[in-house]
Amino acid sequence: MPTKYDIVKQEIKSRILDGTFQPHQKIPSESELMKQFEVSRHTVRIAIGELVNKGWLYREQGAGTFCADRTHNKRLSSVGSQKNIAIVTTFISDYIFPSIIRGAESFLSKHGYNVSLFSTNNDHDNERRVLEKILTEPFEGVIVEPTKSATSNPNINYYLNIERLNIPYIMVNAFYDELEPLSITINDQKGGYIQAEHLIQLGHRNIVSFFKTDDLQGVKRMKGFIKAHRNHGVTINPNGIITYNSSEKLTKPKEVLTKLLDLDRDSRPTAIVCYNDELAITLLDVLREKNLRVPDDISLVGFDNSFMGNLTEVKLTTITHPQSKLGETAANMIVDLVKEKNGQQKKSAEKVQSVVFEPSLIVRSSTAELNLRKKVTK
Amino acid sequence: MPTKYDIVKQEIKSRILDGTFQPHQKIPSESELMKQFEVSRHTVRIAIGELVNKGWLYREQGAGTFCADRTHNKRLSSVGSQKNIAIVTTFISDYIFPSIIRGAESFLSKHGYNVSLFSTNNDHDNERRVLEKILTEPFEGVIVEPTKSATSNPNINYYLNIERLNIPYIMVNAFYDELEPLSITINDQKGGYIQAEHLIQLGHRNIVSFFKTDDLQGVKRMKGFIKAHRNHGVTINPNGIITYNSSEKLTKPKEVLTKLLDLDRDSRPTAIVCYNDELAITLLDVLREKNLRVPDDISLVGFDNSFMGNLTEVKLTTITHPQSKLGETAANMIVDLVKEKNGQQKKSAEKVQSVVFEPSLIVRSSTAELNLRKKVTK
DNA sequence: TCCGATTTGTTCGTATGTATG
DNA sequence: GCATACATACGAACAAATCGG
Repeated sequence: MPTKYDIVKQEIKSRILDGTFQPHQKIPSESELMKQFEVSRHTVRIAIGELVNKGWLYREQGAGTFCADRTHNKRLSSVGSQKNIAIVTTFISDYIFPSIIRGAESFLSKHGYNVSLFSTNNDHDNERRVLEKILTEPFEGVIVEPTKSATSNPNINYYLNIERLNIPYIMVNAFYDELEPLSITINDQKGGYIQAEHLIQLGHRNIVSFFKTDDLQGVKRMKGFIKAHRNHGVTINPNGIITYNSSEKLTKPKEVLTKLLDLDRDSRPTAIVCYNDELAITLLDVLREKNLRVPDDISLVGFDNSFMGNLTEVKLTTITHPQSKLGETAANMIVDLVKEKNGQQKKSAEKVQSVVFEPSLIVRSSTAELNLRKKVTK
Repeated sequence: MPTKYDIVKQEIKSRILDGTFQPHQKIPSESELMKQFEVSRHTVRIAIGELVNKGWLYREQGAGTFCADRTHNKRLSSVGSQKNIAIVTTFISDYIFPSIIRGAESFLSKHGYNVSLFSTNNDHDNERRVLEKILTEPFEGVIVEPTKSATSNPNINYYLNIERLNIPYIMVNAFYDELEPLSITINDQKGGYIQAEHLIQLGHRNIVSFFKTDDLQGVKRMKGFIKAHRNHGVTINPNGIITYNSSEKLTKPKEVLTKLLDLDRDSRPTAIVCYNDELAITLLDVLREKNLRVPDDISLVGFDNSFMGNLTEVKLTTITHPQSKLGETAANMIVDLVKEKNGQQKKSAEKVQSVVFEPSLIVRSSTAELNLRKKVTK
């Protein structure tokens, strides 16, 4: 003899199979079903519960119970419950990346996902190997920090393949323009603008800037730097913009700065805009060698609000970066996308969309008003 | 906030994973569990129901509820030739851990393995959750940095279960003594010895030391510190050894040092031994506040040769730590063990065995000979 | 084989909490 | 702010299966 909840279950299943309930359509509420089948709420809940467990329905508290979309769930059933998310970053151990990863890992762990880590060392060949690996293994979602995002990418096809396999992915920090992916970035142009504006407002007119331009962040920060000068009617020092790439980051900026500081007092820069705090700390070494005091002799602005900027004797003026918050946001977004793909999410009422964090200035002690006295002292 | 049935569910799952409930063994009856957890039968049934759904238990009406035998299932799902290695560390984003992880990730990627990351935040509850996850998913090998390695570990059973499932694992930085696992460590006692000896040879007699003693590394470094004093016939300042644990690391050492520096000139320490560079940098802040010059007024020795020690205006004297090399060695070892398990062993001539890295001193500019002039100057 | 104690299975009622629209 | 809908939790009763004596 069939049980009451079995009858309810079968009836609901029938209505799904005969098309009465279309995917993502709301089915009658529990109290409605109580009346229809003349059973208790508990019985209805058991019936629905089993159907949810088998993937026929999904529930949303406060909203209702909905028919799941079972069109392409073969992968899911064959793999079982492997909840793997891949995180691809350029670097693993450097700078603010550990914080970003931690934010994502923390969130994903809490939600029962495994986190697999890959790093490209900002190299396209490595990126390709990583993407091949991801395409081969059963990942449910991917968080990518693009490799050399400012240059054209030879691996675009791999990303298109990921899309074709219906694997959700999002890009953080930057993105490949051709793909127009969901992304989580910060407003780098505005950040660069704020850096420059801060120094301009402090009276500096001869500002030298260093931007790493193999990634989009540097290109945009540079754009902001230029715009700030233009908007404030300040002409940019012709040698005021130095660009470098990842492989040169330990050498070129130091060398160039050393040369610039050897110039005579009048043409020597009075302030430095750095692509990030990491570079600022590196350049601080040069300033110490030259016996220049920060900020009395020269001002210095970093970017990213890295913990590094607080370790030194000079606390860096810098621009905010969400760091672990960014990782967490990315994790949250990818989990939503995975749910949506598996038909466990509402329609498109709240469509997942890209996030842009707005940067702001943190003034510490590496910047000061332009000291005109300097010309007098000696 | 966890629900009651979630608590019951987790607890039952834990007892399965830690071996309390063996396959096909009867678990306590519903009414028994009601008493144990002080919840209604309804709640117990929900908890058990979900575990039955996921295949952890099976019920037999009239007989009881039994632990399912997952060994066959596990093998089946892992046949899919997924090469997953789990890395469990205490922290992900702090200090030298990113470097260790990078070293391991780099090697494992090259050899076609996926790397899944877990962090325990040096908390046993988190460690348990991570180990449960690892036991649930198909991992071929595990690299673990033990959580609170100096204290007795409540999760030993999980490690024994990992052994029972024939999953190779190795411990890095420290290990639980009871398990006698394969491990990759550094000779922390010798490191502590070298730290102290260096200062003693520079003439310091009043040395204060700070050790984080919830991990074995701190305990061993402290042991070396004491031994160095004994071997050189130097008596240890009665208040010369300060211990703290992970949760106090940002507060206690700073507070204690501040007090010690307020002592009169004669009883004030002339040198500081730090558990690691991270602490040294923290304490450097205190010294700056007190307007003490390093190394002229006070010497400072760190440990681990972290990049942090090179960022500041005072370059730290410190002890070497292999960092990414350690991660790489661990990765290499786990790959060998996995191969061995899968019978792809080359020769048994080269048996895999534990590695101990020998530390050495790096003298930079944070230590100097005891300055006797101090008493004269004022 | 039957009995009775135990254990899980089904069903109802009630109450309160929390998210959604 | 309010009604609606799902989520969690307690209690009670009876049915059906199992198992030892």
